[in-house]
Amino acid sequence: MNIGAAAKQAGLTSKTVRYYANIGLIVPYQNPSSGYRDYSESDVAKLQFIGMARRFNFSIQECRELLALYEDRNRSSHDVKTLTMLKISEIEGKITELQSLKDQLSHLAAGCDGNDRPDCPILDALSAGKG
Amino acid sequence: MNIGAAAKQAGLTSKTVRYYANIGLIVPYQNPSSGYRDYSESDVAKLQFIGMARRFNFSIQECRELLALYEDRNRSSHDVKTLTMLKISEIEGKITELQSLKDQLSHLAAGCDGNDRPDCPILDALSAGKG
DNA sequence: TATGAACCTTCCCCTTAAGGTAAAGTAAAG
DNA sequence: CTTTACTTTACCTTAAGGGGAAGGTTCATA
Repeated sequence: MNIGAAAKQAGLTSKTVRYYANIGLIVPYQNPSSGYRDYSESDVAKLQFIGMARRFNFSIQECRELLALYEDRNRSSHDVKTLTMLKISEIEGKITELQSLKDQLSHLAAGCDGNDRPDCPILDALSAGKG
Repeated sequence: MNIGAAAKQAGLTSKTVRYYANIGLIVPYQNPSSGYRDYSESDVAKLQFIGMARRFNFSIQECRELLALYEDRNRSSHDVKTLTMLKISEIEGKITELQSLKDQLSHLAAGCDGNDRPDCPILDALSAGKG
């Protein structure tokens, strides 16, 4: 099927799917006479797989690894779980960092009256390093 | 002072500080004969301000706004607080999203034995859309 | 057969916020 | 005068595509 239909089935844009072909992630058969890419059912399944993994915050490089495992009949579930646990702790790290940021900003905002006067603890805090 | 010293005082790299000059964020006096940038104490204070704001996840564009407020003697603290509250809710949104991602991945990982066999609920879930 | 819509192709620039590197100029010390 | 450290501009790279131009293909219809 053409790229548009394949993209639609996978919930991606044609642009994205073409990008995946260009970087060698999912390279379909390309009709030599028309130049049109021709996606098989298997290709579309992989596109859906990648789309889901991307939604789970896996990077393209990680998607490459997952795809290799997905295609490997001799894979062990251990490899997949390792990658997933790594991703989980990475996400945890980001959450912690954002939580800390939020707490600090909330603290600053709480001390700010938010009125018409120029006194502002937020700006004061941001410029705390000032001589 | 030269860019290296200014960057060091602000806890930034020369590259970053030069970048800020190029995009018109903090443009120091530039000696016409040597071409060297010359940062004043005030410039360094602003660099520190920006550095802190960046660490608080404010974008360059937002830093521009904050800097304008910082330099405005007639500002109201209301404007700053509004920007900060916006940033807080933005961060909250990201936290919620990441939390959901983490929960889903954790759920998948919990169902995976992580052994030497190829059965893998994680991959099964990722390819759930497959015909 | 012609034509028009809808689709496809490659190619190139744009995004964020810098990092890396090269070639060349400047300043300060010995 | 030379060495060393610092600076300058300029160009390429990043992640993951988005936007759009210029042109080719396919299919339906008049």
